[in-house]
Amino acid sequence: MNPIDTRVKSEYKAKRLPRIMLSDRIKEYVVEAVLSGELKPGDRLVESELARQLGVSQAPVREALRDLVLLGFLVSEPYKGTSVRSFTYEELWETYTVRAALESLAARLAASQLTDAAKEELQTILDEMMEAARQRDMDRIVQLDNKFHETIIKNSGNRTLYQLWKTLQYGTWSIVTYRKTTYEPVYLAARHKELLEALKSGDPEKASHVMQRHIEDMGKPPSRVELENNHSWRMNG
Amino acid sequence: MNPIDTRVKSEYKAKRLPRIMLSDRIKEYVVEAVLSGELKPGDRLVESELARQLGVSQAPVREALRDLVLLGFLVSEPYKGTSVRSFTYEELWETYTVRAALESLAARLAASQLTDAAKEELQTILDEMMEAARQRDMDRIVQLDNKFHETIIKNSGNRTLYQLWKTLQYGTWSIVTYRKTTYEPVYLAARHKELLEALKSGDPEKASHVMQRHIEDMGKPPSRVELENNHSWRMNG
DNA sequence: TAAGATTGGATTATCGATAATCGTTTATTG
DNA sequence: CAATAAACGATTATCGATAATCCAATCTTA
Repeated sequence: MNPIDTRVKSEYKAKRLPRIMLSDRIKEYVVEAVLSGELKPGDRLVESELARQLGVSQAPVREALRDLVLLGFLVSEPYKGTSVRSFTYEELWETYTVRAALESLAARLAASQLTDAAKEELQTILDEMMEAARQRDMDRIVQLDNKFHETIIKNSGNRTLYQLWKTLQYGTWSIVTYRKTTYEPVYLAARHKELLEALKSGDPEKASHVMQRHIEDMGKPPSRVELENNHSWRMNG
Repeated sequence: MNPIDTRVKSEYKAKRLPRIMLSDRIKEYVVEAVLSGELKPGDRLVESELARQLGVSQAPVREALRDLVLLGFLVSEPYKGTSVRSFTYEELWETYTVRAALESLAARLAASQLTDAAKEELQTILDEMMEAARQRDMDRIVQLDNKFHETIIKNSGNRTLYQLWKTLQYGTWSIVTYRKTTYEPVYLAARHKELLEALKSGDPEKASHVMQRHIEDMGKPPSRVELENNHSWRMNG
């Protein structure tokens, strides 16, 4: 909403770090707008309009949008325009299937090399999740859930895997809302406890298997009707 | 090398299809230059220079380079520049690990729903591969190998999986050369035959398992020395 | 002389303006 | 009146030019 403050160096005269490009900040802005619900699936993103709103030129806006298209966050057609991606029911399910494969691989790799520090980190996240569950703070739970999984992937030691996983996450922001309305918070937390124990056991196959089941269960769709009610379904079909 | 011919509409006055953007053509050009060896890992790609060579402005060149960076084909640093990505030994191995996970999932999915047409297509590719092996045409083998795997992924029916797999392929062009020098052509073809039979059996678990082993075996690195000789190793470290 | 400041050339990031294309609306014509 | 063609407004794709940043070389200065 607010124009981006383009003054960067005036504060310190080259703060030595802030090679922050406008396009990156614009990306963040757009992502935030989508995640907050300000922009809905199918909503159009006009380059010149965005540029005007943010007080920048068309170029960095265009770059930001292109990046987000590549990440599966937006969709675009040549000479026509860019809009917020909307997911079909099938695409959501597909994503869960792929995530299950990637994360069970991550669990397999992580199980045999999990440091004490990592175990502790996961335990902390889990504890916080339990607490959030008691307070029925769904936003917090979803956030912690994501952090939990990300921590596991990172501890797989496979950076290519992490990279790929992240792009997949970008492409599935809508699942957040989706899952939020679906599961009991305490149940969610309990499932993660099971997962952590499998990891701690150090048995790669066990960890892999539990993770596989974990993701697929979480992805099991409620009735199509419920999904449709929570989302702008195929608005840009 | 040659300037891109920007005349598009003069030929037919809007040929109804060719919404071909310059940036796409530039992408192809750069990819081709890298695959052909004209550009080597670590080589710098200067926007204005490329623009001049191709007879276009900086904007579409910049977009092309950004896209290829997102695809893992190039690397860039803000305000510094873009260059051809070079892979560490570890990154190559990581890629194989992830590919194994993705493709074994694809095999699992494809096994239970493989159409007769698909079986035939795979068989045809395999036959051609056998023939190419007899003629020791390594370029052709690598090409067919890729086609074989791509066909399987497509027949998994999971478009998200296919999408993700493709970006991974982009990021691993160097493996082509790498593998080419590594395996016996006839052996390669034989391994694919085994794979196809597992798929034809219709047993998802078997197909998945054979695929997993297939990829990991193919990825088993020869001595580090050999790899270093075939590539510009960490030229841009 | 060596550490730090400064300058200059090269390149990227951003800008403002123009050309190309799209979708729709309006005109044409049989 | 229906179907096609022409014109328009909106938006994207591309351009040429400028500002910001990097890097290396030169210049201080203690």
